[in-house]
Amino acid sequence: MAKATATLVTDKAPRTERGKRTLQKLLDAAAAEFGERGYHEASIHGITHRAGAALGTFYTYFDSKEQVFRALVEHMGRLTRQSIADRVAHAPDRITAERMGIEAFIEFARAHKNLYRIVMEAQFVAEDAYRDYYRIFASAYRQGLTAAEGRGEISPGPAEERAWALIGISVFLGMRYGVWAEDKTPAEVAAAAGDLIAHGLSPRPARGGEGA
Amino acid sequence: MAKATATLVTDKAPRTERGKRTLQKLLDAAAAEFGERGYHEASIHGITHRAGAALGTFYTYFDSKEQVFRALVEHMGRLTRQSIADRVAHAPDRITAERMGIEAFIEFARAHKNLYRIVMEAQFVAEDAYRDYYRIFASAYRQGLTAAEGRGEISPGPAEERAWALIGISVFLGMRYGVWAEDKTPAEVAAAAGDLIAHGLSPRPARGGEGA
DNA sequence: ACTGAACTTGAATGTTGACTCAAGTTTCAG
DNA sequence: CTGAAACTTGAGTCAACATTCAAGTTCAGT
Repeated sequence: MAKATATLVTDKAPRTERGKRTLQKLLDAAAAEFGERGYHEASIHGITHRAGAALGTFYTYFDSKEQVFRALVEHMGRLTRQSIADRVAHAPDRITAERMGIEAFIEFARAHKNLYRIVMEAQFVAEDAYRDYYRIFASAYRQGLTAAEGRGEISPGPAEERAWALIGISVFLGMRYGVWAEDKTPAEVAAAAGDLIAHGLSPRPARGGEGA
Repeated sequence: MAKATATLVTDKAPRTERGKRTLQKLLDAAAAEFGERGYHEASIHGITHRAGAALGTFYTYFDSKEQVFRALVEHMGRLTRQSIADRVAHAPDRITAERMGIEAFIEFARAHKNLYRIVMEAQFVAEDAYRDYYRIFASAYRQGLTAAEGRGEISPGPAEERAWALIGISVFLGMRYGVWAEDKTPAEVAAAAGDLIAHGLSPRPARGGEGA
């Protein structure tokens, strides 16, 4: 819990410089292998090969294939939250924060397609890790919404359902415009979604002149 | 394309009553096996065992494990679309249709957790089938939004991005309140989401009396 | 009844890949 | 320098299936 790469709890932690380097190479290799080939297509041989290590070395640092995978899911969770939080930190208000968050999320998905895929696939490989990932996300979101409601920045409403709905928007836009195709800029997509989140679909009363 | 269960194109179609029954038992068994154990944990033996058939019988009706899986994904696509479309058909306007669609989606997810999971997992087993599933959904959604915009039922805006965002909302609410836990009624969740979709998060001007 | 097509059966085949381990090499504290 | 702990190596073990197939059984039309 204290150390850098974390999640490697007990007896498998490296004790020498060489060991640390090898472990890091294996983690990077695992992220690439899982990201490119998916959990089941990925092989330990593939990981150690990418890392330039022998097959057996893998088991010096990990208990099993599933364990590295879980470690990577948690790692990515931290990374994503951090990345979004940083981008949203200076938002002037919650509505703006929503738009910025979506933009950041799409950009993050583009820049880390591998890790994005790993998280998605966790749903079927390590479901508890997957649920935790989104539960933590939803919990933070809920707090943000509640605080914003207190400040009068958003209309009152159920924070829980809103949080899950908003996460769904980000995830799907991230998938469609981040991972699948880059036919629109993140800013463009975020602007459209931001408007939807701010005002909804209801027709807005015409501004300015025309009375009727 | 014409027959009932479809997707079983050429030479594997059953020719007798007994054959039809066996095929149907295998399809049901496959849906259960894949739904409960996931694609990779599922085994052909598991499927034929559930169906009360011998191992080899599977290959009388299917070419491979992946092929049944794809057949099921497409089957579920049709089922989902149908189910939502039926429910939304009589909606008085688009905004109401959105709320009803979400409610229908959550209920559908609850009633068909297995099939829901199969579609999700398709992302990693048969990605093209998965993308098609959502592309068809998005395409229909886009048309619905454009038509509603023409009728003045919703504010003008980019139908494409809106469609994906709205699908994301349904999918995530379906996952959270349909599959993961049933701690809120579909109607309740749909009401909350419907309000978000209708009016967004922006604070609404106070109604009635207080002037300032 | 009869017969060929349709269907069923389950043992056998072949492959794949996670994980082990005994033998070697490198590191680093003392 | 030294030796024990840390680390590396890769051939070997083992179990788990997907898929095949030859032999048997049932069906449906005549």
